[in-house]
Order: sequence, then structure tokens, then C-alpha cells
Amino acid sequence: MREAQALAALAALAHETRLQIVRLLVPHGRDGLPAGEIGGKVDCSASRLSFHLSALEQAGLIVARRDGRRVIYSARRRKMGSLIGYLLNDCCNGDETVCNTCGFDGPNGRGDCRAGIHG
Amino acid sequence: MREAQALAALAALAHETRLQIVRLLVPHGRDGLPAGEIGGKVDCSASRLSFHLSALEQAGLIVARRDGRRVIYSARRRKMGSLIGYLLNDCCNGDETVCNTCGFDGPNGRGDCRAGIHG
DNA sequence: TCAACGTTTCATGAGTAGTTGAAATATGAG
DNA sequence: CTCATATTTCAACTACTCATGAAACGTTGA
Repeated sequence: MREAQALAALAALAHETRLQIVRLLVPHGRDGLPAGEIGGKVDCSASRLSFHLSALEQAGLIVARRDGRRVIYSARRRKMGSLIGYLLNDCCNGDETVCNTCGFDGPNGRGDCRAGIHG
Repeated sequence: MREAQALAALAALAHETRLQIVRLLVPHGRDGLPAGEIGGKVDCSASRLSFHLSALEQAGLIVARRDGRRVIYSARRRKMGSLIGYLLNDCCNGDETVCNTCGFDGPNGRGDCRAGIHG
């Protein structure tokens, strides 16, 4: 990921509602959620929600598709991964302290990443 | 890391100059760099630099100490790690696609993290 | 104490992002 | 076609962030 993209993604995530939206969408994977349902969970007006969804889409973090009269949004998880990769590698240069602190706990349990990286 | 902290950190990083500063400081670890030297590398006026350094410090991403008439700034690498951990775990729920894409390449080479996490 | 250096603070103005409510658009049902 | 639903767009306003240059602050050395 390039710096410009990373900056756009960071700016998009640096807002409470938008971060909530991403957190909500990631677990739903490709299926995503319709805008209305997202609005019900993050508690904001339709126009505000649309604004934030548009901001996230422009930053490449989510993608929209139409399903009948609803619009389904889903997280672009590779983009999120790229952003995190940028922070780890380009920004922090794979620094050991940074890596050791990220305390990853994926499907195989906390510490997997830490153990794998720096032996 | 809590959401509020993560939001503050993301907002701080979502600026070209400030991202550059962090990138510059991380490799210097605890030793850090004096403000003037940072200013020389990121090419901005002294007052602007001071503003950005202050923003990063308030977000907890860097820390300042005085050394004579100079002020030395260093990256708080654990904070960066915590932010990345927040993005991976709290925000993305340890999602496999996200993790696989982060393409970590720490000291032991690209792919360590990927291999370690999801078998 | 004085002058020089390194850095921060302040006041100001410009630009950008965020919120709101109303109106507009797009789709599906009757 | 008309109506209801789902979502987006628009205009207006507020609030915040950013940049600039001048002034102030703290430290060192003469």
C-alpha cells in the first residue's frame, strides 16, 4: 500500500462512527449488511450514515452493491490488511517492539503472531 | 487499547507530515531525534513542526525529553503496537483475510506472521 | 548579565470536515 | 402509474484543523 492510500484510510478510520461501521462489517465478510441495518446499529441519521459510508468507500475500506432497493455494504478486508501491513512494515519498519506489542489473537489464540515473528 | 485512544492515534497518523515523523522516529528507538533534526528531514517550518510533534505526543505516539537546549523526541513503539493490535483484534476481530493480507515482514522475513497465525 | 540557539506559543486567516433537515433519486409492489 | 421504502444528494451552518509569521520561553556559553 502506498502512503497516499494509507493516509486516506487512516483519515477515514479516525472517526467514531466510521470505525464502528468497519467493526460491524468485518465479521459479516462478503455478505455485508444493508445501509439501513448499519444505521440501526450505529445510531445516526440516514444522511449522516450515507456520508460516512461514502467516505469509507472512497478510502477503499468498504464496497457497495445494490440488492433491490437496498444497498449492501461490505468491508474490503484485504484493504484493512494492507493498511495494517503498511503500519507494521513501511511505517514501523517491522520493529520488534511494535510487533511484540500488537498482541495478535487470531483464530489460533493470542500470541500466535508474536511467537511466529521474532522466534 | 480503548477506542478513544485508537481514534486519537489514527487521527494523529492521518497527516502526511506526522506519518513521516513517526516513520522517521521508529528506527531510532529510545534514542530518538532532536526536533531540529526532524525538521530538517520532513521539511516544514519550526512552528509547524512543533505543532505536529505536539499532536503526536498528545495522541501518545511519541514522547519528548529535554537535552540541554534541544528537545529529543522518540516513538512510543508500544503504543504503535497497541494501535495495530487494536486494528487487528478489536476492529477486525482477528479476521483471517485481514491477517493473511497484512503481509508481515519482520526480522525473520516476509510471511512469518501469516504462517504463524492461521496454520 | 547578555547574546545566541533551539523550540514553543500565540494570533490570525484559510480551508476542510461534520451535522442537520429537506428534497431528490432509485427500486419494488399494488 | 402511483405509492411506499431505501438511500443519496444538496444547501446551509458550525466547528475544527492547518499554515504562517512574530513573539516568547528556556538553556548554554561568553
